[in-house]
Order: sequence, then C-alpha cells, then structure tokens
Amino acid sequence: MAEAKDMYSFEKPGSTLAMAEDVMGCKWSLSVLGVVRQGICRPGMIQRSIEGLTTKVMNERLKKLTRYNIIERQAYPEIPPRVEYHLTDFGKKFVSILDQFSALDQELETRAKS
Amino acid sequence: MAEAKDMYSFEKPGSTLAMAEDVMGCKWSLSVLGVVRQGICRPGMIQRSIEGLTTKVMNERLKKLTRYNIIERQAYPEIPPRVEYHLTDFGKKFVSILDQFSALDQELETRAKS
DNA sequence: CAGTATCCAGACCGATACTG
DNA sequence: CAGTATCGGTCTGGATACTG
Repeated sequence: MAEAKDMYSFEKPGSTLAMAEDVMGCKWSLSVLGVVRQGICRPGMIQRSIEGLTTKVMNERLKKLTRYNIIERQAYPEIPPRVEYHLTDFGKKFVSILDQFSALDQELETRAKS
Repeated sequence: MAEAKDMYSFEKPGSTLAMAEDVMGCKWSLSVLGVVRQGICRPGMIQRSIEGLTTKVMNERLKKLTRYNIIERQAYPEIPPRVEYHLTDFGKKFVSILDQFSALDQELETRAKS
C-alpha cells in the first residue's frame, strides 16, 4: 500500500507523469499534439502545418503519442491511403493539464498589468 | 490582441508551457524538484537522496529551476558554506500542475478496479 | 499519401578531477 | 560543503532517399 509520502514523490516509472516527461522531452511532440487537437488529423497536413518538422520525426512522435494512448490512429483502406489521428478521451484530459501551464501565463500577465 | 485560436496552440516561446517542456525534457529535473518540495533543500542532501545523480547534473538542474523562478537559492555566509533551495510561490503552482498528471493515475486505477 | 531506412552532426549527460 | 571544468560515449533528431 502506498504511503502518504509517495504522493509527493515524482518519477514513478510507468506513471502518467513519467509519460508526460517522455512526451514533453521530445522535440515537436507538443507541436504535433497542438495541431491534432485543432482537428488537423492527416499526416500530410500535420507536417505542412508545422514549419521544420520532418516526416521521420513526425512519425516517431505520432507513434509515441499513439502508444501512450493520447491519440489514436484510424486507417482507411483506400487508394491513395488515408489515415487520421484523433485525441482519445485520455488525450483530452492530458492536454487539458497542459493548458494549465498556459493558464499560468495569463495569471502572470494579469498580475503584471495591475 | 490574441485570437481565440491561439488559446489552443502550444509552443509559444517563453511561455510557461515552453518552460515546462524545457524542464521536463531534462533528465533528473523532476527528481530534484520532488525532493526539494519534500523539504530536502541542501545540495549535499539532495544528491544523497537521489541515486545516480551526479554533482554536475544536479547543479545544472538547480540552476535551470532557479532561472525559471521555480525554486530560489539562499546562501548563508558561513564556513563551511551553507546553501538552501526552496520552492517559490510560482514553483508551488508549477508542481501542483505536475500533480495532476499523477492524479490521472489514480483515476485510471480506480476505473480498473471497478 | 503514408511510412521506413540510412547516415551523420551535435546535444546531452555521466565520470572524474578540481577550486574556493 | 558548494560548485566548476573537462572529456568522451550515447542518443536524438535533421537531411535525404526510398517503398507500398
């Protein structure tokens, strides 16, 4: 059984926090997540939306985000092939936490003005 | 003035989110933050608390966290020298967001049990 | 269009020795 | 005790070409 102290220790392997660390530690992860959440879901469009992102890295990130169940992949058996990525329910919770970092910005700005 | 769409774009340079990315992307950052929040505030103790952490990397992390105003450094002019690091108010908000990632774990566990 | 393979420069971090 | 300097291996990500 977990002790209360454990509530305050970071770095549990396999935890959501460790996952967040892994995701955020990779360059381009947040950019990709950002455009996917905006509804830009096809690889070609994702790449064209993000200046400087290469195919290789994009696919690595999409794979990682998929593996962590933050986004999910749907492939349509057409010619030419079509693939779509969308946030999962878990992914929506995940990005809503990321938003709270941004919310701190607003708070700091507001404070600066007053 | 910012458009509504900007609310959903990640990756603003200089933002708290970019800072979070920078911090979390560095190995050992969260470990260091974790022990400092527990009140382990002196470098020697911090290092002894974290298996595998070297002096060099610890100091790099402490510097970065200090630069971002997540923790603050207090030096006492004694012999031998004594230094303490503590969370700032901003840092407390920062770690409370990190806790929400961990909170997702609880939620998932609870759901698994039921 | 979606995705993979290969190559390589540079960043990161671990080990160690050192200063005040 | 707190912190810095140096060196070297590893791993990441950027460029490019390629397959189905």
